Amino acid sequence: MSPLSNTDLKATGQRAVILDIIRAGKGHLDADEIHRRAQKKLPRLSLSTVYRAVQKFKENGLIEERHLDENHHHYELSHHGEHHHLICTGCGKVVEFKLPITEIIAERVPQAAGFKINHSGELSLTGLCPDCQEKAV
Amino acid sequence: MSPLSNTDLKATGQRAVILDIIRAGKGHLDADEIHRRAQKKLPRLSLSTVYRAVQKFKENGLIEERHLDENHHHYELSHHGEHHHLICTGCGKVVEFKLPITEIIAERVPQAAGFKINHSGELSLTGLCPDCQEKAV
DNA sequence: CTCCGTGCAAACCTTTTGCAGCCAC
DNA sequence: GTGGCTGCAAAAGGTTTGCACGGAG
Repeated sequence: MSPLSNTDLKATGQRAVILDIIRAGKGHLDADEIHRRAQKKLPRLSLSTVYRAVQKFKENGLIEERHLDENHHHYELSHHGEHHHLICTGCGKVVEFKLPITEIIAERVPQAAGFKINHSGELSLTGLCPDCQEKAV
Repeated sequence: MSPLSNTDLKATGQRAVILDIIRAGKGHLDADEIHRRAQKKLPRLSLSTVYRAVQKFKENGLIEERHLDENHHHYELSHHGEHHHLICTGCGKVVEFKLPITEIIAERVPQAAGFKINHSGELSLTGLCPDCQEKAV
């Protein structure tokens, strides 16, 4: 059963393709990359359709928007649990990890008392992965 | 002694004003807002000057760039120690807090082993502050 | 049949760049 | 005096919108 049928969105071919690509992309694609890949299957697909589709998907909780770098939006399928990203500035590799950051903050940050943290809060840190550190030497 | 004289940047009136505004803004202003405020003192100041100035300030370590929301860059004076932001989606209030997130990750995230995290890594979480939670009830 | 979804093109918004003149050093 | 800094205008890059057509329900 397609995730689309869980929503009141119309299940068009474009949307199916876009959603498949987001799934296959393991969550680290921006709109332009989604568009580029989708055009292999649907050459006439327009970029605005991608934007409109991901917006609808977001509204319906199918996907989440991330900001892995400062200039693009990235999209990934929603899944449970807080998870975060470590992005290598050398090779662009993205490492996902889980960390109950909300709890940690509640325990250790007095200023946050009473603050109700949005659970889709994301943490994106940049750095150098082991491989790229070696290369840099 | 002006922070500008610690660098090899020329100490122009525009830069002094921009830096003052960033300082006074407690670090949560975007380029457009800096420009708007600066124009009260320097009506002919152009937005590109603001962008060029903050870029120079960044290069010289005077300020840091943040991404409190997805569409703008925000700037704040550099200060030591990792610190992060909790942003209220209700009223826009920003709470700063310290948390040694790099250490926490090193302790608790096996996938991060060997990853050299960029120390200016930032964490920005959104949520509702106590006041706005009350209003929402 | 009715709307929602789509393609296309143009608009939008933030940020960047080219260029000629100006000012700190 | 010289090279960095500025203002202006135009471009760039990502995202959004208006419009008329087309297809899902």
